[in-house]
Amino acid sequence: MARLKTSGIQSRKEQILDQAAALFKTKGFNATTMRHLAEHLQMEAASLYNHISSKEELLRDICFFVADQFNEHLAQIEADPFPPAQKIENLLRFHIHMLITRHNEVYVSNRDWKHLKEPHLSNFLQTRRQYENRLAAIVQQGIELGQFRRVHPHVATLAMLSTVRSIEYWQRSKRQISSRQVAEDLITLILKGMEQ
Amino acid sequence: MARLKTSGIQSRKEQILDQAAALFKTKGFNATTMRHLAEHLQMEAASLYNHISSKEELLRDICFFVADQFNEHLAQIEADPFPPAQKIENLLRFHIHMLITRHNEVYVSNRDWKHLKEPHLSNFLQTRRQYENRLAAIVQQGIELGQFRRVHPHVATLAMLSTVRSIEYWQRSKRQISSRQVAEDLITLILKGMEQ
DNA sequence: TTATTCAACTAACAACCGTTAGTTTTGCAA
DNA sequence: TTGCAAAACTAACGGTTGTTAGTTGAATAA
Repeated sequence: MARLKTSGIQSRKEQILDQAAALFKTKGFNATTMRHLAEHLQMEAASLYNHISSKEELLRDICFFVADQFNEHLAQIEADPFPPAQKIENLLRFHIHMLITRHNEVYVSNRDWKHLKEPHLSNFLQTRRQYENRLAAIVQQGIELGQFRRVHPHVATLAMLSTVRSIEYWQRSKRQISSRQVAEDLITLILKGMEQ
Repeated sequence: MARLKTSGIQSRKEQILDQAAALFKTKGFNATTMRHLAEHLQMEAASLYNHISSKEELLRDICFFVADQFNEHLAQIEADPFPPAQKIENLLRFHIHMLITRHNEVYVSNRDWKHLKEPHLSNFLQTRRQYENRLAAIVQQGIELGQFRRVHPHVATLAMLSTVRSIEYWQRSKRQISSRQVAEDLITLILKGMEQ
């Protein structure tokens, strides 16, 4: 399973994946046609199949690339000896970093995962559920230590993830404010909301 | 333009709109076919066109029904003499109420508005931008009165709207917690994050 | 040189799409 | 009972979809 590289020379498949992510984001998975994708790569639709096996494979690669990135980073955070609040902040910063640097992929992964086919769909959902549970466990820890407000850990978890996603809507609006400032404001709002 | 009713006997068109909202939500606008929609209503696809003029009209009715509801309620809040924090809380409660009682419509409106055709697309976007600006003005007021933290009003606005949307993800899970408790926790997290 | 692989091409298929035209059924008002 | 309009039906059209088959030229390895 090819991975999306961030640097170096791109293989043809990586170019296709990049362009697919961009088109899926702006038009949606179903509304993006193989002919349209091919046109953007200056080739014929049929030629795409020399590099990929199906349209869904493109979506699958995008979704699981994003999922893998988040999972790897969470594992690293869990291994750290920091207090819950610092773990959460670290994680939020990584989410924001991903939303900015791999904007297309994260956006598509968040919205179009429904179009994955089995067994990949169940796989994806299970992975995400696990991710949310592990995050909620950190929140729970913070509550037990008296550092976080007494709210339902899963509510707080989904609320945090939802909040950082507001960057998606921000990207499209006028840039009179730096993405760094947006990030700092978001983290402030979330952490102050959490802290006891 | 027919409105979506919440009570009483439904006209055939209202039944169609309800079913369309449900299917759009679970499968997405493009992935929902007229034949599939008709099947759920126990009729033929062509028969739908005795009640509607196009597939897009269904999406349009859903999106603008939601937009109108929010706009009407915001106008009412603006006319009230309450302090900003109370206005915000009132508004959050209405968003949550809509997300619970008109779940399908709000979900579809949030995700599938991109598939509206001109001039309705521009119309929808302008309406939403205005809504966000009016909400940001209330936040700005709270900051100037020293009641809210000094963050960018638009960041705070989009963050709040994003946070209440986490209810969408909540609905699909099978956790044993009342929607009322979820609502209270969300409002706490948001307001405590905002308050100075 | 020759053989092989890679990646592009053209052409087309079978399925499905939203929608239209024309017809038949149904239920109510007269 | 008759007349009429609403709302269902059947059949089909033109277009688009993802994908396959078979071919061709260029690059690479022997």
